[in-house]
Amino acid sequence: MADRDTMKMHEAGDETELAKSYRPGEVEHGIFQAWLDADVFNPDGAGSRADWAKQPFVVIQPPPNVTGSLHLGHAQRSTVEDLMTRHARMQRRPALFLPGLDHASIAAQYVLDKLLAAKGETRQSLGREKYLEAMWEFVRTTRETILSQQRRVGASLDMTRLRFTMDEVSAAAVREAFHRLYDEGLAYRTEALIHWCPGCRTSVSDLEVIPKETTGSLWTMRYHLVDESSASADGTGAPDPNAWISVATTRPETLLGDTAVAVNPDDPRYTALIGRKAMIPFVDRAVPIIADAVVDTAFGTGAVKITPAHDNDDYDTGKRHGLPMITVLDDAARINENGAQFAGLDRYEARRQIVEALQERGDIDSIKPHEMLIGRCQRSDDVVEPRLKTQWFIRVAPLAAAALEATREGKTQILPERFVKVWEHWLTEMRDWNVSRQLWWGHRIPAWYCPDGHTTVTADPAGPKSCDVCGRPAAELHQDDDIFDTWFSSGLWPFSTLGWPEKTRDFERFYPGSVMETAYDIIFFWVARMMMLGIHLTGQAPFHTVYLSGLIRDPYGQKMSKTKGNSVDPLETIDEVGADALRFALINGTAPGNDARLGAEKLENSRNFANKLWNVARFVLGARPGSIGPGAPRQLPNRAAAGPAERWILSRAAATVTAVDKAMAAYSFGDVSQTLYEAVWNEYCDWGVELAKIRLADESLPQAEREATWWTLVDALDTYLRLLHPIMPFITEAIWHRLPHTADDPALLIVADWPVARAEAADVAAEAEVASLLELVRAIRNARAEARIEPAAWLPVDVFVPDYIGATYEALRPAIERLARARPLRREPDLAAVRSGTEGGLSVIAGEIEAVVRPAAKDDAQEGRDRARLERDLADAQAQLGAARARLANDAFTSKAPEAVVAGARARAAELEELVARLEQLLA
RNA sequence: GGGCGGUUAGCUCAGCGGUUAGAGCGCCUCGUUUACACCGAGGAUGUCGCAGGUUCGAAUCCUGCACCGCCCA
Repeated sequence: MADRDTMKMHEAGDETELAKSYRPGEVEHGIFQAWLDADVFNPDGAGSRADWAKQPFVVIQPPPNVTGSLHLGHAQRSTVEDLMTRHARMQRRPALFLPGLDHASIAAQYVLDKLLAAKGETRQSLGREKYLEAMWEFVRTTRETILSQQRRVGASLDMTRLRFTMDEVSAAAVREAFHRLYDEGLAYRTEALIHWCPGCRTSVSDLEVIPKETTGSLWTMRYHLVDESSASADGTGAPDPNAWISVATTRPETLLGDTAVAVNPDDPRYTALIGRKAMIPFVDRAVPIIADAVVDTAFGTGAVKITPAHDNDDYDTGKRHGLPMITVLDDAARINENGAQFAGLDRYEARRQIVEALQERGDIDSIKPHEMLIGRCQRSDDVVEPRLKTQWFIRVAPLAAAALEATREGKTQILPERFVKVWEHWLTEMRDWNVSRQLWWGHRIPAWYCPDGHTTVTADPAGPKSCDVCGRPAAELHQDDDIFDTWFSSGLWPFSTLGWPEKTRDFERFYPGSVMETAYDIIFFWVARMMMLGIHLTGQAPFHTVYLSGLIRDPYGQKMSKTKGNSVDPLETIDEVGADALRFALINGTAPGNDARLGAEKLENSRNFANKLWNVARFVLGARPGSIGPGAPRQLPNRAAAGPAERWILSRAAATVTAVDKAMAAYSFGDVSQTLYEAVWNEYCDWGVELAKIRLADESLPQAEREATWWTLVDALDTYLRLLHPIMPFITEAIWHRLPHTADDPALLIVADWPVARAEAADVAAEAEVASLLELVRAIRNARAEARIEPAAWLPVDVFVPDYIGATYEALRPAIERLARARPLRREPDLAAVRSGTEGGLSVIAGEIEAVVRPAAKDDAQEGRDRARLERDLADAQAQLGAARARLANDAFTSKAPEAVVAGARARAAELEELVARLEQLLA
């Protein structure tokens, strides 16, 4: 365990004298180093205080892209994940926050290709081997960037368990998973229509195709009918120059691959043509005119060309009608050898020339602008082409069904709940998952093919020894050139990181994990795949909770992006306001799944809160009574010597513990931060410390009482620091380190015990009595301010306090005197005397307590303002009384509402009646 | 086209069946009392998008509508 002195070495300045304002830059690094030195991030580490009898808490971090850099979204997610982990760690649960990096095939290649292009190289010019070497080199530098950024935000990641999706451990999991899926028939290879990005030269998944609104053209062109009289036996024949069918298309170049024209069977315009043949221009192919109900009679001419190899709908139509599928585009989206004279042309050049040629023939009826959705590659923004390819697919239906069952049975809960609907819809509709990618950076598919076309799949890293089917030796087999979709290895992440398929100790202890936290925009990419593969391969859902965070937006609600230039760099922000303020700003005022705006204001507010905390600690530490030695071990406040103020402080702290626990349990982290903000600032600082100050400075008090007051401040501060630690780890650690400790306390707050609300600390009576006296202070201040009395002036105050609050009043008397600037402050035992002596004074009513403030000379202006205040109070009270009476006059209310509510309304009405009467009397 | 979310103080957002709807920022008035001006005291500001409904009681639940945003097709 770290010695307390470890940290001092890293801190600037004298350790007893705190800087006047919190300077995060001076403490953060040293504190993080102290945590590392103490080895507390690793649940098995030397500094761990984990109780292994407790349920471990495991968060496997969704690995950031290795070639990227940390943005605010990462910072926000790291903060949420880290705060949950820190909370669990303080509860002495074995807490594991496992870091990782994702190789992100397509994104990484995209970045590297750009770098290579600057040097005049391409991936093809380098070749696979050299290219991968370059990638490993590149990744070695970028991964360090990401990892150091994680440290800056204070993420308590266990770096001893750091994983990379391209590690051998992960590779073994990929091979094993695929092998099993193949054996079970859930992985299969077939030729099917896939999304092809000509820029990236690979297939991409359904989700990586982004539909974008585009204004294109709708061409209506003529396909001449085959002249039946000239038709030969095989159905071919010459086109009839006088008979044609007009079809509308947004992609004229695909006509080269047309194998039918389709019309709606119920469309009377075309009934006669069904079964006849049309001639495809240029390629001179006679194709059937078929009837299919999917044809929309309202679109274009009601007749559509069918290109099964290059269109999703046409593919289905082609399957239904057994049409040939002719591929006319190559990998670069140029027309291939099936494109007659257009072979070799780029798709758009081919489109231009085809349209031109058709116009020359007089076969273009019209060209109209057309609004449509065009699918573009998420990565390169190229227009994606549907294309036939032989690829590996995962049969998702059974996997998706199991994932659905897990959420329906509550084995895994999704938060916030509203995403369940999206989740279910998506899993229900999911198509088989194309996992082949024509890329190099990734896990190569462990499938080998022999010259006879047999397939051998193995998990052996050395590959197969021979063909599974015909026994040909390995030398004659060829491994599939493709790699897996990155999300295939990501889907294994919750368990591959723990060593699966080996039955490792970590896997046994930490699987399934606890919470998967991620932004809602990648629920499908991540969560669905992890759930499907996790349940199938391990038999257990990989986590019990899916926590979906909202997105961080700029102050105007725009998504942050580097290209827009509105992104906030988390590291710059940390330099400016500190990691704790950033973390607090990212948590406060947010709700799960809701987007949040982050701007300078919010950051400033959070920074101010950190400074407030720092300063109150500075005060508490500096206010230690001389009778307590500087190194004195921590004592619990002596209850016998504690007054009502102390009881109030401790009771409020206990209430805060309860409230924070409740919010934590509900994953309402925004409530956690808000609760603590208010407790620390509005209760502890504004009142608790102010009350304590008076007692600490009061030499007439017995030493034991002053000590009790100080220990009370320490006790509550200690509680608040513990509660705040998960959200603001650095500053709380820095302060806590300077507080007195008990012998049981560890050296570092990060492993200190989470507070338990002490039942004996809750003191309802003290809370209520102190609260009513604080209300008196507030009311006196208000009356003075409203009358525009100089704030510094001490004014005589006569106060009536009911007997039952008397003892508390006497105890707080010096504090009330000072806080209300009331001198002399006289307690008048007779209420009537206070009421009758209001002449020339300001009347103050605080519940059952009444007081008269006596300004030296109350002039007419003051008199007027004071009346105005009382009149406003009266109007308020009357309005409320009216509402309360109306409510009680309603029989339905008194008979149907719960008794407690009715009783409360009665009590309230009575109170208001008295208040109104009193105010009326004062104004009379 | 289907789904989801939002619409609450000038701004950004909490609240999601029970007294008088809250916070931060901003605004107004005051103030440097030895933790903090990254501060303190006090104040003003709301037909809780619109229209119906359920209920003793609705910002909160239901229905419809409008506008904004997102997701899916």
